[in-house]
Amino acid sequence: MSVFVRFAPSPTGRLHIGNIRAALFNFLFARKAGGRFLLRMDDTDLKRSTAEFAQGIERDLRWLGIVWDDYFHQSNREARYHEVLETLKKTGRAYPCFETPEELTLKRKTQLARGLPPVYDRAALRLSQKDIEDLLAKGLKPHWRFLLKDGEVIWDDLIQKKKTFPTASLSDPVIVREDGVPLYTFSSVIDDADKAITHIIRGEDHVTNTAVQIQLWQAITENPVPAFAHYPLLVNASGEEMSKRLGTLSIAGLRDEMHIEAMAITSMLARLGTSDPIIPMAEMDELINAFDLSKISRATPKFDVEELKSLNAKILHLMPFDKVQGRLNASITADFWQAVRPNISTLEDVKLWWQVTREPLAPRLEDMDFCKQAALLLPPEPWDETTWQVWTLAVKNETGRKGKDLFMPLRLALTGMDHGPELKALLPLIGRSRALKRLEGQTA
RNA sequence: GUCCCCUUCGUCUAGAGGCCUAGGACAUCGCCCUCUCACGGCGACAACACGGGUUCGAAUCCCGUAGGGGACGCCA
Repeated sequence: MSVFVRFAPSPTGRLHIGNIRAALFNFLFARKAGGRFLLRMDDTDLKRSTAEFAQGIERDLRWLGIVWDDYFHQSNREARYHEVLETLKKTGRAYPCFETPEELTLKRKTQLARGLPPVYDRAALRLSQKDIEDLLAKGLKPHWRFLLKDGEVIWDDLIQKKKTFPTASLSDPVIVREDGVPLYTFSSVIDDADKAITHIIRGEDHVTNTAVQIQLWQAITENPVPAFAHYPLLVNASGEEMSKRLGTLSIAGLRDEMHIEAMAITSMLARLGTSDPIIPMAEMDELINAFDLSKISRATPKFDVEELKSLNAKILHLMPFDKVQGRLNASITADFWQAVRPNISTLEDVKLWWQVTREPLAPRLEDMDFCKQAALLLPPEPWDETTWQVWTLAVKNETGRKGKDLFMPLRLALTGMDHGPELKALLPLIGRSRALKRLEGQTA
């Protein structure tokens, strides 16, 4: 059977470092296996879901190079979920409950206080048909729970190996809310079953869900349950959990505010916590080819945004001009890119060097007499890559200076900074008239 | 409180009883290259959480302790 995986975000926010990993792992897994990748919007909760968030998620995925073969919104499938609920009612696997959220919270607190696991006590199961009719007659609306079978749920996890889960420690899950909205566990399994999803790769926060969902799956269809893989969640560099928030680490934020390259994010997230080294990758294909669930460790990896920045710089240092040309100022040439590339950490830094060569700048004159002397020796145009050497040789002969004493005052005067790309490359880009003025201390 | 997962250099990891005086990558440091910074090349530093067992022999197996992450929702 051909591989079919899914990524099912809830459009109640933007994608971030934590949940994009689920998308990436599933995408890489599907591509490696020659299978398909489904994007499903889990938007049954219409109060919290918005079209804007859905569009934002799509945009972030495309930007990262994650493309889908199939797509749908759960909100279009309400009828199907209720159809399945009816089936489960008939088979006795779904039962109505009437406790209020407050009652349930109280029950849990009491259990916890007595050192017991906060598992639903199935009180609703003891309601007689007449009890139920009376409650309904009073105008109460039930929510529906799925009746778990006693025993152990067993599956062979692709990352955690053999898992055994006793259902005794699990509550019968609520599958449909009092207001008729189907809950995640329920709609998700129905969709996975209807679509014949073959592999579910998700964070280990879903392990208990898996135990429940396997039983649900078996109650809904005869088809074999999918294979499961649960990877460890990320923590941040100081060791605190971060999977479910950290707004600054949204994909949009990394892209629009921190100017991180898409391939830096995918290179890092595909490899962090695996036995493959985290190295700059230019193409998604490289990540696809090396991807293997068995390389994912079971320990929680630490995510450090500083590492992401440094990986971003490396990716830029290796990037050929034709790959970035479209994203740069149209006047920027291959020569300019080549000169500046090793000195940038984000693409945004290119602007800085563009300004240094093409826009007025206040020079730093720490040795005015020397600079003026050097200015007189500037060769006539046209200038090229050899001009720097010709000029500095002349300055050296005239003043007797050499090494840093010779070069640093010139760099400061010409660029206003003590570091940057080679002046050999920068000087022709600055041009003679501007260089002359800067050496004389004028803003030019 | 109960249940699940984890614990090897600063970080990500290799390691499934002798191949380990523990290997690699990134970071750090040093040298080389070099007008500077960066890039690149070469090299160095650096770890089996702790305590018991099993065994001729344990990073590897067992038990315990400590620590970290996760789950226990009419969220996803």
